[in-house]
Amino acid sequence: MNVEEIIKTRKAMSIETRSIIHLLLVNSKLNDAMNSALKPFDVSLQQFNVLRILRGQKGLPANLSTLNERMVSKMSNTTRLVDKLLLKGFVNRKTCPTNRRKIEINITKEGADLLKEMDKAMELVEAELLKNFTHQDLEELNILLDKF
Amino acid sequence: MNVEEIIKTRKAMSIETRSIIHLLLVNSKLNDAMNSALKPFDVSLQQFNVLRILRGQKGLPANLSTLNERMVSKMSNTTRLVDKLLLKGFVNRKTCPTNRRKIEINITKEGADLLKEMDKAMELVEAELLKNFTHQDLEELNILLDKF
DNA sequence: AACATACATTTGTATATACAATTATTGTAA
DNA sequence: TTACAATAATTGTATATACAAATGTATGTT
Repeated sequence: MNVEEIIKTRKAMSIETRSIIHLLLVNSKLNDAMNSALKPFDVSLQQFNVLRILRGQKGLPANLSTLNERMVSKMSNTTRLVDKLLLKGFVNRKTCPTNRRKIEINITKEGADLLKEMDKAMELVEAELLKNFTHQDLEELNILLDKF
Repeated sequence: MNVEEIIKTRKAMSIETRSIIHLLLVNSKLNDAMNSALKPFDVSLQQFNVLRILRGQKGLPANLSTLNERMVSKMSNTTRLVDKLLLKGFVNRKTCPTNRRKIEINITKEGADLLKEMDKAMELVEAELLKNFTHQDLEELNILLDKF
């Protein structure tokens, strides 16, 4: 991936600006690839993320604030995100018996089963995206990204 | 930035998955910071990007396909993106005299002036975002990102 | 010239997201 | 007990984006 070639500029830019643009370009590529991989399952990257969080709960229900807190990309409206998963039958939702302000969200069997399939698809995308990286490269990348 | 802490997981994940999530988290942070910096100017990151491309044309008009081609994050509807800039008076648009299928888009004086202000704001955000990075770090980061 | 095809942009429609305002519930202090 | 503040989720509204279809224009072929 050559930054200058992709954004078609001949102008020199600072290493700082170049780094930021580089990261934005990479992210654009990641998002496209992952959304494509999830398209056959009719879920967005955000919805996939929610399903993974729910699985991580190992049966314990999650409420909306917990979901929001753990999401990779926070968003303002988790209610409607869960609505979509509910429509598809991937989660269920009921009000918490001890605190009726809260709602309890669980992943369904169908959701969990499909999530396993999604995982496989995502592993393939990851491998493809990272095909030029050695293990050592990835270690270094993670160390650098920690500086953010 | 500690990935496991942010997404609140105790489960071990592969270095591949961790790298991807790490990048998504960083991107989320970049987007938030940059959009906040642009908020006072009432432009989105995408709109800012278009303005920068137009300035890069140095007076030469750009058409929609050119804009789309050079944008960091491609999007399907550049027409309406330009509509917004037009409404704000930051660009003007007229049909190309030699090929009426095309339209010619230029940045206005107001747009260019405001863009200079945005640049300053963006430099500040960049510096803040990258404050933990040495020059050497950034060089390494760019080399690694080239592998995508 | 007539037609088909390719090109460049626009429009329609559905969904996604951001942000603010609202509703409902709970906890707590006077 | 009432009043008030804090919490959790939902709803309304505006804008953003994806995708497909439509429009208008140019080009090539016979």
